[in-house]
Amino acid sequence: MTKNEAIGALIEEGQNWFLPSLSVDCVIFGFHDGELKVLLLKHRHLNMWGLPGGFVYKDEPADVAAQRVLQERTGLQEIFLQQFHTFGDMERYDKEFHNRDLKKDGITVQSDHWLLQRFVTIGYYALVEFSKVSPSEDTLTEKCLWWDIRKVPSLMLDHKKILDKALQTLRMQLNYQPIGYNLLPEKFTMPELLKLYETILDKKLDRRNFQRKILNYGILRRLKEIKKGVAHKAPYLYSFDLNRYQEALSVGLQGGW
Amino acid sequence: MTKNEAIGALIEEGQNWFLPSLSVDCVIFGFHDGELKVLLLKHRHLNMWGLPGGFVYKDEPADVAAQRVLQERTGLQEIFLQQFHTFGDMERYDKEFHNRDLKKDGITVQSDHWLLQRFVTIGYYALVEFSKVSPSEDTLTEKCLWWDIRKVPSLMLDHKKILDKALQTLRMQLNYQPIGYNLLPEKFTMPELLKLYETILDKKLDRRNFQRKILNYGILRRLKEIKKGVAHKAPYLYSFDLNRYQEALSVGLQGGW
DNA sequence: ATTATATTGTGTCATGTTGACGCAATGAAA
DNA sequence: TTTCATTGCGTCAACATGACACAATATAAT
Repeated sequence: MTKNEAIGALIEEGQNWFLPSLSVDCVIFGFHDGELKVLLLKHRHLNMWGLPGGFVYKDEPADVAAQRVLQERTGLQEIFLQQFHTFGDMERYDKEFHNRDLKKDGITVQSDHWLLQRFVTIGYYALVEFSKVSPSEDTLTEKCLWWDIRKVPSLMLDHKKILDKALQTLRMQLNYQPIGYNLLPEKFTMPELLKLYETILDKKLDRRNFQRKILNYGILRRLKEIKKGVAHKAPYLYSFDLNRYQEALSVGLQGGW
Repeated sequence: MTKNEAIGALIEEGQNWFLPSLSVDCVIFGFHDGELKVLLLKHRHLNMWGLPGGFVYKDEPADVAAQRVLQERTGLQEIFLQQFHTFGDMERYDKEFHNRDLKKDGITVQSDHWLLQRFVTIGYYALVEFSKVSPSEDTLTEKCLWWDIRKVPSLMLDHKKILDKALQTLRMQLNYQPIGYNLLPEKFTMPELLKLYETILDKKLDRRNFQRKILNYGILRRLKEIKKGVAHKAPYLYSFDLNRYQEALSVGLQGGW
């Protein structure tokens, strides 16, 4: 399917397939080289960067739509996606936004076409292991790349606002939920976990106090192995105790009341 | 406007006014007699209890729609509503749900009518001062009443699930956000605040430790006055220090990382 | 009027958590 | 063999938390 065929099908049939006025957008965080990354797409027809997003089929749960959209656009499967906010302001409505680019492609649609209407979007975010991702493009996507969170380009519509809100939510959750599974390799070292926290929070932490606190959560298992081939003293390897990790997810880490 | 006229107008014109497939629902918590209450409506045309909810005008921000819906249905104004979750599962779609009751009223609509379509709803919640609310009905609402949170009746569609999620969110927020403003009178006593926390959490707390902890947050001002006309030793009156309260809202109460 | 009782204000003490930092062990690099 | 960045483990003071004692106060009971 060529680009214009794909767009044509969407334009012709979209209103029959999808719920009108509603979309989903995914903020996918990854961690690499001590930097927090976010996965962005460059849309062929818009020629702009944006979050992986799409529409919800008329008989499809919204959560499933988010999963599917992500899989379609990035090849990522079975990611734990978490809904974090729904964006329903008027500022995210730019009637000429799609129209400009459709016209460039010589496509004309009526002014009341569903694609040109106002959309409310449900935001999802996920943390994934960088190494397991092989960003892939499709007919509608020109590029799919990891961007350093500090260097994201200008994004379409209000996607920067969505990204910021996701990051803010992630930092909040760090205070009462365990983080790291799905984001780090199966086996990892304490300095790596520390670096992850420091990167997300954009803040330096005392490594000794960090280790004490995180070990007290009881969600880590120290392995007998030791990381090899590294300079200086070799650190222990750890892995998450999934049972305790899951429990901590539901109960929370801090005591509270 | 009679009941049927009101419904008629909604059925005729709704699709021109509102965003399709999208609604908002409000969970309004109140506190009275040491019990946590929730505000429920009994819909005239459905003859069932449910959360105050409604639709979003095509040129209206979703947050504003929630405010408006609440004001229209309950008379409540300027409530701090907080979005907490968007419900987009298929289980909340019951095509015959509205149709059954429309038929009872002798109203027939086409099977592809917008009211019969699947809806995704954005959930909002608020905490309000019980005494300031005068629940009021309108043409579409037969009753508007406070219900004890433990005794809510059977609710329409998935409104029970929405209510539960709101309560769960509220309990979570208790751990890292100040609560009580808008929910208690201007001046209140420490035992009253304690009771509020105990009621929300459905759990007994040690009054002395509670007082120490909550005072350390620095969001309360002890007044010189003392509650009068009560049995036993008269307690001090407190009020929230709004500046510090607002700051705590944004920064959070617990240190975290 | 005196006493009993429920409730509130304040404080103590043991325990647990946090922030700041010291120091020896390790292993690649000089 | 020495150097040195890094890791593992530990110390200590400050602060927070859970459990509980006791005196002060205002109504209710006698």
